Amino acid sequence: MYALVDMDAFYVSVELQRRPELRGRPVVVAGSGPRAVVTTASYEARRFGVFSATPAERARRLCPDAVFIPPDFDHYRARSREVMAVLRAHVDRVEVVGLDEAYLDLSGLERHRAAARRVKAAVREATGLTCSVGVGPSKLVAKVASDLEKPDGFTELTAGEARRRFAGSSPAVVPGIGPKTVARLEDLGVATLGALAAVSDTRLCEWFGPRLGPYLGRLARFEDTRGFETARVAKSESRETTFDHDLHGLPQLEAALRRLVGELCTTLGRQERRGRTIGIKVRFSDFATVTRARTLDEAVNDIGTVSAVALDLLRRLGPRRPVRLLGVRVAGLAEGRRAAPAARDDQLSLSV
DNA sequence: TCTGGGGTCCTAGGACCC
DNA sequence: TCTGGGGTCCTAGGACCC
Repeated sequence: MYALVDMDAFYVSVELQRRPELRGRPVVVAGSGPRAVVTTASYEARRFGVFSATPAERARRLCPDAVFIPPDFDHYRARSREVMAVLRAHVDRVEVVGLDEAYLDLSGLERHRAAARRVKAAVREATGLTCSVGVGPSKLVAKVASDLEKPDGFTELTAGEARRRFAGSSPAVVPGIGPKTVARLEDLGVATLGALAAVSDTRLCEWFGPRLGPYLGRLARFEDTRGFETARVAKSESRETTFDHDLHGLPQLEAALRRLVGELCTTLGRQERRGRTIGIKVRFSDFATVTRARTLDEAVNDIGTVSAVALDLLRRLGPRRPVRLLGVRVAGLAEGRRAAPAARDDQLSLSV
């Protein structure tokens, strides 16, 4: 039995603790530049149609009275650690999914439902923050259950209940079925999860291939055999920026790339992490995105090497159009570290 | 409505080796 | 002279998640 703990409007809730006078008002955490997007919106702001990833400019138009707060990720990370510490104090096995989300493995516990309730109360007690909790026989069911009664919700579902409950819903309610897949399904005449669950594997294979097809069918039936991973080792780390105004020409781009490399290597150096693959990412004004990468014989993290490779990749790419985003990435980080071959937990595959 | 930043995994094709 | 199959590593792009 598993639970998913999802903090309610996490960044906004954390900000409201620092500025309680804003409670009850529409509050939006968003950057300030012309291309910023909303990171989190309070439930009051959501009523105006402002959600995560809404362009900040548009959010201002939709909700002129909203209070806009610039994100403070260092603070959110610190508060997140508090939350996760509470979870770990109650449950042995915790899988952290993001700053505001974690799965709990309730297997060892008798009366798992009561246990999950206690954890929810403890989070509020210790941090003053509310969360929504879903409980179910798999991570997938726990996750969709947690979405059912936000905010401050608590929902337990069996797989069968989930199937009946969501049979008429868009396949998009299932994490793993994104906008592209939803659109393809619609074109194929499959508009609901119930309909998807009823499509034969043969047909799904024809439509989506031998792996993705059956996988979608399993998702629609809420069959999920994913394992549980309590410790993750990052495999790559990157820095990227979208410019307030598009950049033109190599000199400008090189300067920006050097800055990004500097930031990235500083972080990697501090943590003594190295990677063999160095990559860049370039997004043009029309949003077309290209990546280039090169793998070296040895893992590196020094500014000299990483800049040399990144700049060479950039020059060879020789972007001739206006560039809106530039990024740099070091991958293959986990390799040298003998990260215990953690119970390999096949994402898409699983247990056939 | 012109679309952030930081990640993960999958796929397809080519190189290379046995 | 041509044919071959399997395995691994790498690159690039795409879909998705928080």
